[in-house]
Amino acid sequence: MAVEACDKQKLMDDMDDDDEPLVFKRSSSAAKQNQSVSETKKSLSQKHDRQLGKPAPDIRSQNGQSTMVEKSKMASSSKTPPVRSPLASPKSSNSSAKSFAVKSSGVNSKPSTSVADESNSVKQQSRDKRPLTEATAELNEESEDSDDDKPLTARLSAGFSKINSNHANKGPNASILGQKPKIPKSEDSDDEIPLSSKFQVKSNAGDSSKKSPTSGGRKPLSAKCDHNGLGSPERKPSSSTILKKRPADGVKSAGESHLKRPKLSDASASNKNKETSIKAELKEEDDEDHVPISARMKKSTSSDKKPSSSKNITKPVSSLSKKINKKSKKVTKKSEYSKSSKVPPGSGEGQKWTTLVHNGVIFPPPYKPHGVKMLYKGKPVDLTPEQEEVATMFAVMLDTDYMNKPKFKENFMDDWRKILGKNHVIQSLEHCNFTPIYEWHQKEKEKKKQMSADEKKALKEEKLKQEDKYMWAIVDGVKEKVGNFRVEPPGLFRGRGEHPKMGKLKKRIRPSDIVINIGKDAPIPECPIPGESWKEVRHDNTVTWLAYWNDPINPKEFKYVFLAASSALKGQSDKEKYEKARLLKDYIQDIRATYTKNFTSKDPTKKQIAVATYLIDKLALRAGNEKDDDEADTVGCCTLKVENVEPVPPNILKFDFLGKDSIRYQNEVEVETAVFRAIQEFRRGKKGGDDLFDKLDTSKLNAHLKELMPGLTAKVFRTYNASITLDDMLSRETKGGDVAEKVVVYQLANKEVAIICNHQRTVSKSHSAQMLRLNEKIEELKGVLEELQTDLARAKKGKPPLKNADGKPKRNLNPDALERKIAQTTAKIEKMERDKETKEDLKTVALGTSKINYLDPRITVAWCKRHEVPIEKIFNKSLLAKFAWAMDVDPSFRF
DNA sequence: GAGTCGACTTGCGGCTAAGAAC
DNA sequence: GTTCTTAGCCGCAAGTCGACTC
Repeated sequence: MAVEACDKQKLMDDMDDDDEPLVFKRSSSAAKQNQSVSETKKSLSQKHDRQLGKPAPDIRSQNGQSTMVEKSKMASSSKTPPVRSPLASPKSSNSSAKSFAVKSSGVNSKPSTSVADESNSVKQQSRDKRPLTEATAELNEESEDSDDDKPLTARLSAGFSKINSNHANKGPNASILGQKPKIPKSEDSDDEIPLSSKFQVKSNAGDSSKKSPTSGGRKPLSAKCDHNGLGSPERKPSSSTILKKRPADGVKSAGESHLKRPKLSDASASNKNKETSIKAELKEEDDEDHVPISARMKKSTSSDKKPSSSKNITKPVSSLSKKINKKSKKVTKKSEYSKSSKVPPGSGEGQKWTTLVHNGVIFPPPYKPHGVKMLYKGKPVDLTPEQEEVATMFAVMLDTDYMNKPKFKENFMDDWRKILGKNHVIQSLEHCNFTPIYEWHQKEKEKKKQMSADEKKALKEEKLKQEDKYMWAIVDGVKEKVGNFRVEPPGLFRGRGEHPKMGKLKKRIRPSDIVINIGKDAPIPECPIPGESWKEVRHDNTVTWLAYWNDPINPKEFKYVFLAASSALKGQSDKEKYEKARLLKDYIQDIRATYTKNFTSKDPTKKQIAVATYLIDKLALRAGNEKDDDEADTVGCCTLKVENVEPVPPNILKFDFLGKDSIRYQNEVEVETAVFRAIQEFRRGKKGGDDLFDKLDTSKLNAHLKELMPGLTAKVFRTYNASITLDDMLSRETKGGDVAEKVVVYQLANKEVAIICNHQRTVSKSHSAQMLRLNEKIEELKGVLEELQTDLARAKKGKPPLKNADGKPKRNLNPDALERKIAQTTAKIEKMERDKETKEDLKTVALGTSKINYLDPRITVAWCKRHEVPIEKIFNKSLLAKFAWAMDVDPSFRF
């Protein structure tokens, strides 16, 4: 049981002393200890399993059995609450054997850096403080056989190939205001290839694979509703505790309303689907249900031939689901497309904490004027500190691409002019020369770089000392790391893509801008700036933020201070996310049958929903919310424009659009004929800029998805497809070998997911130079190889080797030695070729994003345990902390 | 039901320390 | 020992989606 924060001030004092969060390092004995402890205490994860309708295992997980786990040792701070039981992971069903193969030209075989011992420790996350009686509830996890022992069969084969190129938002090199040097941009055309284009979807006649035994007995997510401890009376906040929600911010003026796409009227408000299956019992041998997206892509058109599940997929709602969705059912009755089921989000609703103590936020230091004068029409200009500060913000960006963006400069000048005043000598940006300030800044940077290691260390320690008290919060008696406790410093807004507000001044945030959220009984954080005070102090335990302020660029939006990713609150919500995605596995068959059936629906809304869901499922597209005009012009599935999707007969769809972060998505996909025809129909009579899905928006789509599975939204498909792809690839491709080889398998799977999700990165500036160097080395080694082969031939004839390039005689080696050298050199060349290929292959692929956000960590942990790969080879220290809740997963876990 | 608000999650790029290569 | 390269942390922008209001 956690120690209640009875003496909060003392706890906060203690917080200053500790520099590490509560962690546990488990030794085998500790594991045993955990086990016994956990017999009396229900872990958070178990609770959540139950909330999710999944019984927790009644057999403890085999903690401490794997090498990885044995490494860990239990440790706890004397000043922090005692550790609680580790999380027992549910056993899970295996996905059925699916086949697909990915063509990949290379793999980044480099293992991640190992982490220090302390990084092996994982934070104790189980913080369940509920009564023992509740905790000991019998949990009957359905157990499904693992197919770990089964031979890995080759499954589908998916041919991925590059199509064509380019990154969207990579503008040409900026010309520099103030004659600053430019950073040349890579011209390498291949650099621009979006990941999504790197594979081509081909159709293939159906291979049939077995469907995994689905867990018919698994409770729907909605079961949480009944079990949600948070909603239980003892956890319910008192009326005084749950405070008013944030009032509508008055900042927004009427004039700020933006042109929006007209909302759609509900097309088919009929109730015929009110009984639409939550979980249909169609357990037909449909082969694609658990096939990872990449595998299915290969088979896309084959389903044309298949009866698209002509079964009646409308099933009665399970009683459990009915229980949950009392509220939503009303809505559902009215319309199958209206906002419906409000699935209780495990952590999304209700009380999040009982006690919360923290020290507020830390502000950036006040501006220190440097006095370096910029030039206007060639003459030095005097600026006030405030004016100079903004000029400096611009000057330090002279070597960025923003200098190529007129909008950036225009917005900057508009805001700077307000500070300069009407009559200031500076009237036009054109005549400004910021070079002196830029150079001063470069020198400062250089000075910092040149500091000795000791000086740097001292500086770091000083900073840490100042920040330490802000780094921690105590949530329900448990010390947790705070994520972003630093208030954003003033600067120029760096919007991505062609953001209409780029270059605008982000003003300095003051205490009077900040709303603090803290426990009712906790001491209110002292305002760190003398003479100033917080805007407001709240005690809202239904939210997880510790502080927020209005975004100075979009005052109607907010910047929040949250707990770090390693916190229990975040971990809990992470786990729920993955559990929801796992649940989709049980529904996916019916969902796919439903949308396939509706491809030809006469109801246009239904038809659009079907096609959109298909694209989201098949291509892992984002939902695509409406956007205001003062945001970058990017789209997702529901907001695709006619010009973004080009049908190429007989059944290819060419996608080309800017997605999140203005990252270009380019892909050519072979789709089912019915989808192809539907897209042609949706385009008919429309202009390029018109909405492809004119009868659809995200709320309508999500409302429909919720009718198919409780809590299902568009984004769940991304998580599901990413995780199931990883699980499947790891299971199929891991065939032994040493740790390094297994890590390569993991990276390959990770890369596949990154491609599916279109996670791109900018090609490093030195990429071409690196490639050039590698090529040179390879050529050099090839020359050496040739010489060695000549020498060998001569040696075999008893002749001495030829002289080397310098004309000097070489060592006279015997044929055996020469053969060994040849083998070594050949291996070296091969390795370099592989490295080169990998480097080229991954130059635009970002592996980290999917690992952090989309891949259920339990897949990774279980795989590591099964194959004796140290988890540190896959997860760095941060990920180990973030995924602490997943560390005790059973080795047989499958997504 | 549409529009907006609010609370989160997701995502990329910059900076920097650590490690590899020379 | 120095330079180069990269992993990882951090900042903050940009999404998603449920709740609320009118």
